[in-house]
Amino acid sequence: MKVSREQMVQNRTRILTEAGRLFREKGFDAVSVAEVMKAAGMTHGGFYGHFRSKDDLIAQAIGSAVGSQSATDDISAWIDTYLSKLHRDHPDQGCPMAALAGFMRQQAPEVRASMAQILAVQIGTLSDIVPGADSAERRRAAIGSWSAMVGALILARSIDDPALSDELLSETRAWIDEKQYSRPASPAQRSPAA
Amino acid sequence: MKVSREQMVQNRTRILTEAGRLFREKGFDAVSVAEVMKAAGMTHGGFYGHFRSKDDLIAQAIGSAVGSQSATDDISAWIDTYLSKLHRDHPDQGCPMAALAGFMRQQAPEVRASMAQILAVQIGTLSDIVPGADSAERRRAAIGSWSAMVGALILARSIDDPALSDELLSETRAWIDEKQYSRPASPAQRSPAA
DNA sequence: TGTACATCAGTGAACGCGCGTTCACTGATGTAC
DNA sequence: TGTACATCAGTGAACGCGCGTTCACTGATGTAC
Repeated sequence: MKVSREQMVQNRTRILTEAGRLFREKGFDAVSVAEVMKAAGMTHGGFYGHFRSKDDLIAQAIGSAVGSQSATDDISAWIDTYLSKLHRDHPDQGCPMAALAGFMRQQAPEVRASMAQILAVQIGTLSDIVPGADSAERRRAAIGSWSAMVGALILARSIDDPALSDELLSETRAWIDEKQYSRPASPAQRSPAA
Repeated sequence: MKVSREQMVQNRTRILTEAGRLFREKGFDAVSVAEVMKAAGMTHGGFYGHFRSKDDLIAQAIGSAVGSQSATDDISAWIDTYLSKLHRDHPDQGCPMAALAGFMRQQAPEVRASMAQILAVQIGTLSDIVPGADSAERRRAAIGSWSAMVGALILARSIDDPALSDELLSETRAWIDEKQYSRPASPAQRSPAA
């Protein structure tokens, strides 16, 4: 049955929110259109009134998920949050790039182009808050730090060994801190296994 | 029809080789059992004479692919190779961890445990050849460098922007080099866009 | 403001398709003599 | 060494299943008067 225009906008938003959550949790292939619609409180048939295809949903859900990430200008605190166990254990609410970069190679060109733009913005933002003598050095530090953060989070999520996973997060955080920001790692950040 | 025992061993090896190649190229879900068997020169029905299930194939193919990677003790040259455009553009023959880490979260426990062991070995090996004052510092450098390398390669492969992708590789390489090995980056390693 | 009705967002059955897996069959292998 | 035949690796049709997508239908919305 027909719903109000306001309700339809809310429904569309809920589809995007749930899709962003489920895609980050399971990947694109492992989430069906019907599963997304059920999570949004509807049946699967109405999906194509909102989106042209599943690929269309993927492209829009990534943009929506990126937009929902909070920003900060305290880079040290932000890195701590990014490389936290909480972030590792809740990919469905976390960084879309870390959760989805591994699935990008098989995606449609529009999706890959969207990811490139998001990454470019992310590196640009990081370049502005990272320390460094000149813009080239800051950009290099932004790219290197970001690669290490994304890599550590992806690796920490990919294994079944809690001690090694914790160590990846804490040691990468300490490594970036001491190399990049000349802040010595506190004892609490050293892994017991190291 | 029956084949010789020698031929059967070769067939099994060819299935593992082609599975490792196809999985790294496309991911686990996008490669069917029939596709692997066809690449190995057989039909799909014979698959279950070699493996208990597709999950069993995945676990064994990862181990096989890791085993086929070449080792080195020249860490600087190895990082250059790892973060090269050649490696980025040929994931099907490259590092299984960079190609497959993003797919691990949905895999069976046996597969995730196998990946944890592979990662532990990789970090241990890196710790032995990385410079550093003591073993804790070397292990930290190994974890940080490895996270940055895997992260940069995954991000470089995930986007549709050749200039940004090249920059990710060259700047991460330069960042690791200058931070970790106190080797100033050569002008050729600086991206024109930086 | 109240009423009649055209619109259209959402429903749920149905579609073709490719997947992982099974199984009766085939015919070369390799062993017993 | 030569022959008869049991073994079994590989074949290809078939299975149930879930997928993305379509479509005739429903009934609340919102507009024309």
